[in-house]
Amino acid sequence: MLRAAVGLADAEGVDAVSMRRLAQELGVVPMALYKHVANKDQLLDGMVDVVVGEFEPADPALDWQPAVRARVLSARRAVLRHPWARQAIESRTRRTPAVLGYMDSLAGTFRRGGFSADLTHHVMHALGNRIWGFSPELFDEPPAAGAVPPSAEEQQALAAEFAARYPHILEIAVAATGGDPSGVGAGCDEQFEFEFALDLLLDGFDRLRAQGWSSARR
Amino acid sequence: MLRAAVGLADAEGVDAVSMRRLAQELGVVPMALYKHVANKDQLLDGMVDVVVGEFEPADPALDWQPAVRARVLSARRAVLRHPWARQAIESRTRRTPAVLGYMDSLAGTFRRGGFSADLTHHVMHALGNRIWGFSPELFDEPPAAGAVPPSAEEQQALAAEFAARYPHILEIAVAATGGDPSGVGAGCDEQFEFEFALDLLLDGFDRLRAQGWSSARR
DNA sequence: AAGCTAGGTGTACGGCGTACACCTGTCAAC
DNA sequence: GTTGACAGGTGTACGCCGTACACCTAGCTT
Repeated sequence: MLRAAVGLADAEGVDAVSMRRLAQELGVVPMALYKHVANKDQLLDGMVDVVVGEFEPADPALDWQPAVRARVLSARRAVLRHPWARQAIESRTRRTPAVLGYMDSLAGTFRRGGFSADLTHHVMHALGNRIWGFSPELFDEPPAAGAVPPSAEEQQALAAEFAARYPHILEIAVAATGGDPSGVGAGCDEQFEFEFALDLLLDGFDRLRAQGWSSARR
Repeated sequence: MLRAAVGLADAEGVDAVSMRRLAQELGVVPMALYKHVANKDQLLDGMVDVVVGEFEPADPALDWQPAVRARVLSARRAVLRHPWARQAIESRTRRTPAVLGYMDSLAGTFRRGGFSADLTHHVMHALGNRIWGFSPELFDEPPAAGAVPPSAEEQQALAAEFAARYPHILEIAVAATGGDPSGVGAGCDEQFEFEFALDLLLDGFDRLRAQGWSSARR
């Protein structure tokens, strides 16, 4: 049943996963599903567990920094395989055993790396959703700005207004393409952004760890 | 209408904001609302705009770091006033003028602070949802773990099992209360976590800026 | 006076989650 | 070998949701 739900979400998005639709997919009447899950929330929980179950286990041979990095990037790969997972994870509020297990193991990596329990707590908060391998897509598509792609002057006027009103966003969008204004619509390299922020955080963590940071002494 | 919607969401949560319910609140028939918004998504967009409109404007006298910090913490205050805003912002995909304006102004602060367009782009990604004043609530409530609060041995057994299975989470939860195991259920100081991560990032940004970081030279 | 338009109305459709009562096949205990 | 528990599938129904579509009305412009 979970397998069917995950497959359906992979194929048609998480919105397509309704009790009725899933039941149909399984050749069964909707209410039959309720013999296996208490409600739809629990179904979503189960689906998230499937994804979390795909995270690769920790490699104990690695130092904490590469270990966390590898773990998080593995999570990212799993979440990218299931595009709906981002939304599903964000909407979940209950922590299932699989989720707790993953968080515990990640916390353990920090602890073994010499982080105090205190600092471990804060750095995991600082990582936030990045421990699930995703970060918010703030400007996924700065609506095709300077591009003037297909047609009329109207489009150009719109672009000009955008440029006048949001000059910095335009600048940024252009920078994201390496200076080629015609490629602005393409969006930016999410993987690069992700690793950039991740490494920035990990470096900051290391600095705090090295100086024996503690919330009490702040 | 937006005012009514925001009020309703403040009072009863964003889930209570349905077209029917909102119409009822306004003493009007549901379909009447569609003369003012194209669909419910646009209503949500408008509600987010109201919140973003409450962000305090930038103080041009400040240096970039305190300026960004103040701006983001102001956003946080607004979002905390409207607890539904977090979820609403996360679910939005269209960028309204108010949202674009805020992002543009924030980007401008970085630019004026000496950040390249390139670096500005990346640091804004790194901030992620924190520019809206919130971060994910990863473990909002590590289910009352070591506490053994009200009653039976069963509870104690559960707690013991939790401790055995998720030792690091327990450790973290205890650390969050400053070492008092009886307060574990209380959750942690979100405001502190937020500022911790924010400052960590801002410091990292400053370091990159100072060393003239560029994605090309990476 | 004529006509446009902004905005409110009423009905209806298809979808959703799920409560509740019911049926059926399997299998253990007697 | 019969009985009874139980896991799991069925059917009907309720109340909610977003919204398409046709209609009405008051007020303003010309």
